[in-house]
Amino acid sequence: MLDACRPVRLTLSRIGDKWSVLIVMALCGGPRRFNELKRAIDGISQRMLTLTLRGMERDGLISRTVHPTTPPRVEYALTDLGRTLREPIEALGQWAVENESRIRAAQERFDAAG
Amino acid sequence: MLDACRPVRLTLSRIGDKWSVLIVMALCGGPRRFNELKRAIDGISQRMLTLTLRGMERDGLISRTVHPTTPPRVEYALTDLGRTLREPIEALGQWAVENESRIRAAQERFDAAG
DNA sequence: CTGGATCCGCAATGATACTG
DNA sequence: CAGTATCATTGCGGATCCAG
Repeated sequence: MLDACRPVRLTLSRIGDKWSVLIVMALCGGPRRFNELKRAIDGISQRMLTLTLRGMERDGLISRTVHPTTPPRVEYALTDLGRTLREPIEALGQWAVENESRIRAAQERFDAAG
Repeated sequence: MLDACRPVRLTLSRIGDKWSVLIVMALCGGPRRFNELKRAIDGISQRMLTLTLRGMERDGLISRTVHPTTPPRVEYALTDLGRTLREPIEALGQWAVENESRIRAAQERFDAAG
């Protein structure tokens, strides 16, 4: 079990950032263009979208295909590897949904205790 | 599925930091004292251990019990809620182990392509 | 032993302007 | 449209000193 320490840390350093998971979610429905992603992911800056997409492309999680038209059309999509990430991510999401209220309750108790 | 966006982000902001997962791992075997944790988790500073433990205690993931002896003895342990986190974390760990080589290969391909 | 308090550096993120 | 480049800002994390 402690064998999982290092890989978990590596994975978290990949998808634990502020935007990667949201990008995975946004791409679940199929390929999306750059500005489609920008609009879909509320609050992300152009810069961070570019950087995060690059990193995920480097890790083989997403693919980037350029259609040489004018104006340029660039589509991002989950790779097979990227799609497999959905499962553990959704496990985490399910945990979060199931325990959201308990966490909030714990926080309020803690804050009240001072 | 997109319902999971917000909770996943919240969860990641909790356990996506540099040390939380390692603390969960370290506490899997039972309660640990402050300095036991410090020794078990290589590279963590006193400050970050304190801060991370506080945050996790606030979220109800771990408990902190003080034995009023001299010298003081403080034990940290996973709560029931904290133990349930192990499952999705291990799912992530398993994904990481299974796909580590594919990720490295993708990175090398990407870097080679320049 | 178990922290709290303080200072500091660096990396991550954001805002803005510019380009093919 | 899809970026790149630059600057400003913020917060995380480390180092150090101090205390019950």
